[in-house]
Amino acid sequence: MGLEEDLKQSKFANEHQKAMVNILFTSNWISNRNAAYFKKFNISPEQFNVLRILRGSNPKPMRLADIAERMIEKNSNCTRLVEKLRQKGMVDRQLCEANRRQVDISITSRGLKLLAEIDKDVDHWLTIQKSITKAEAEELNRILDKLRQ
Amino acid sequence: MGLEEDLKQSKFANEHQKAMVNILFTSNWISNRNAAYFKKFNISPEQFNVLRILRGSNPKPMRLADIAERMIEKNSNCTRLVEKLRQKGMVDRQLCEANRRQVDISITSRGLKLLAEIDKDVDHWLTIQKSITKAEAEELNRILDKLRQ
DNA sequence: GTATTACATTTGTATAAACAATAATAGTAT
DNA sequence: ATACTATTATTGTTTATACAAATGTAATAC
Repeated sequence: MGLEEDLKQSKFANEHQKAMVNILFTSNWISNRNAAYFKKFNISPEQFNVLRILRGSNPKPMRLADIAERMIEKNSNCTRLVEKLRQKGMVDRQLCEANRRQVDISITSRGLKLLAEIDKDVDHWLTIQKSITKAEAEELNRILDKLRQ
Repeated sequence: MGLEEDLKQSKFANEHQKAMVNILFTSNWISNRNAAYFKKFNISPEQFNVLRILRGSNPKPMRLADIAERMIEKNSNCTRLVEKLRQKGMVDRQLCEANRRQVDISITSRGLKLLAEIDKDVDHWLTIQKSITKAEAEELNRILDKLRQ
């Protein structure tokens, strides 16, 4: 189903405007699906993203600011998001003694276990892989990167 | 600047996962730019979107449900968003006598004037048009539509 | 050493999103 | 007519976003 049907709209001013709306709409579409999927693990999509970021650095901990600049939603409040993950036992907070302004965050074994469980559940991730080819994904990445120049 | 630099990340599991993150990140990037741009007009991006939807139907009014299914963010609360626009004098609410469950919403002359002003301000819209070609916009639209199949 | 500036994180707050529940009206079956 | 169901919109509530302000620490200038 094309964007015109999804938004019950027949016309766009031009391809560029349509592309902009299409990116926003598709992003919302993905977000909603992800949120529904992650609900059973009791985490939000961006919380999942932060866990993946921390796993990438593991066992080296990360500062809040380093996490924040890797997050998809740059405006979201890293302190509070990480605190939510800590309350769930997914991450560990440790005041950095070398520089007492910063806090070291690292993923716990429980957090790693959750990620492993989600990684195994390929059905969810397959949805996008089945719909577009690798070449199309590459082309998509190229155009999106170019758009933000 | 590519996604890896934007997110300070060196590797993605595969092109499909990168594409998913790229869509979400680019959508946020656009949203933030739009929000900053529309701030001087004292409206939000989705409020602007609804005004455009109402202009498309003008002079025929629209029901709330019809507006809602054309909105980009399907979860957002149409009643409250339209009420915000009404408070700003951009739209008109009229109880439908033929079916007293529904409410007819139409854009006011003030709303049309605002849209005309924004339309004239091409500098903002040119940003995306300068970065990618028409052919790339078409390809982007094709791939995104295919992805949501 | 004190003041100033920069840095890293936390806290506060207004607004919006997500989702469920309610209310009001209209249509349908018996 | 009455009960039942569907439709349309509103309201309520919890959580998250956006952004500004404040806190605490470190580095630098004088």
